[in-house]
Amino acid sequence: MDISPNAYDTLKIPEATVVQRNLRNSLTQIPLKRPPITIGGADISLNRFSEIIYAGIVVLDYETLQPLHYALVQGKASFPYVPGYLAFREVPALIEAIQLLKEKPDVLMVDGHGIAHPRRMGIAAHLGALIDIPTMGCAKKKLYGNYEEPSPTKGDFSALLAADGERLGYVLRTKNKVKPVYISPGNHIDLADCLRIAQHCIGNYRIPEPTRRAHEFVNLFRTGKLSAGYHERPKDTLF
DNA sequence: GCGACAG
DNA sequence: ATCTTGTCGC
Repeated sequence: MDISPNAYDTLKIPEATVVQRNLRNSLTQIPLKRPPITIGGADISLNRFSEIIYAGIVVLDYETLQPLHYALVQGKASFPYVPGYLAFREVPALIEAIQLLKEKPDVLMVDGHGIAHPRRMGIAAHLGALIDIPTMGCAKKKLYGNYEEPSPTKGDFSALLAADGERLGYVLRTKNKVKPVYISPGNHIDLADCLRIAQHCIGNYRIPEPTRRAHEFVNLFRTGKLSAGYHERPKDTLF
C-alpha cells in the first residue's frame, strides 16, 4: 500500500470521514504471530504556527528498550488539526519515515489512539491500515470512550469502553500518582497483545519508551540537533 | 443547544 | 503540538 506525501492535501472533513469509513473495513485484530524482537515509536514535532512537520520513527530492541536505529523526515502539514482526523495530518510524513528504515519493527507504537476513536480510525489504526506492520496507539489524553479511573498505583489499568460496551483499549497507569496513558490496538494486533506490550515498554517515565524516545528524537530533529534521513546506532554506543 | 474534543 | 517559571508534593 502506497501513499504520496500530499495524498490528503485537498480533502475536506466530509471526504476524510468517507476515507475513514472505508479504511475501517480493512482493520483486523489478531494476536502477533511471534513475540516482538523490536518495537518502533512514531511521533511528529512542529514549531508553533509553522506548517513544517518533523516526523520520525525510532526502532528499539524489545528486551532492552534501547534505540537501534531511526529515520527522520521533514514534511508539510497540508491538513489542519481537527480532533478525530489527526491521521490526515501526520500519516503521510510518518509513512515516508517508515520507508527509510532498513529494518521494519515487529510492532509500531504511535503517539495517538488506535481504535479508541468515534469511527475506530485513530492515527494508529489509519497508519496500520496502510502499512504492513502491526500498530498500536498510546495517547496522553482520551478522545473517545468511557472508563473508570485506575488506582494510583503503577501498573494498574482499566478498560476503555464504547457506549455499547465494546472494549476499545485500556487506561494504563505507567507511574505512581501520575496521569495514565490510553492504549488501543491499531491494526494486526489484538487487545491483549497491545496491553502486554505497553506494560512491557514502561520505563521510568509516564510515556512508554517507544513513543517517549520518538518524541525526544523528533524534537532534536526540529531543533537542528539531528539530521533528516536514516541513522543507525554506532556499534558499542548509545543514542 | 450543550459538552467533549488525540496531536 | 509548542511556548514557558516557578511551585508544590512525593
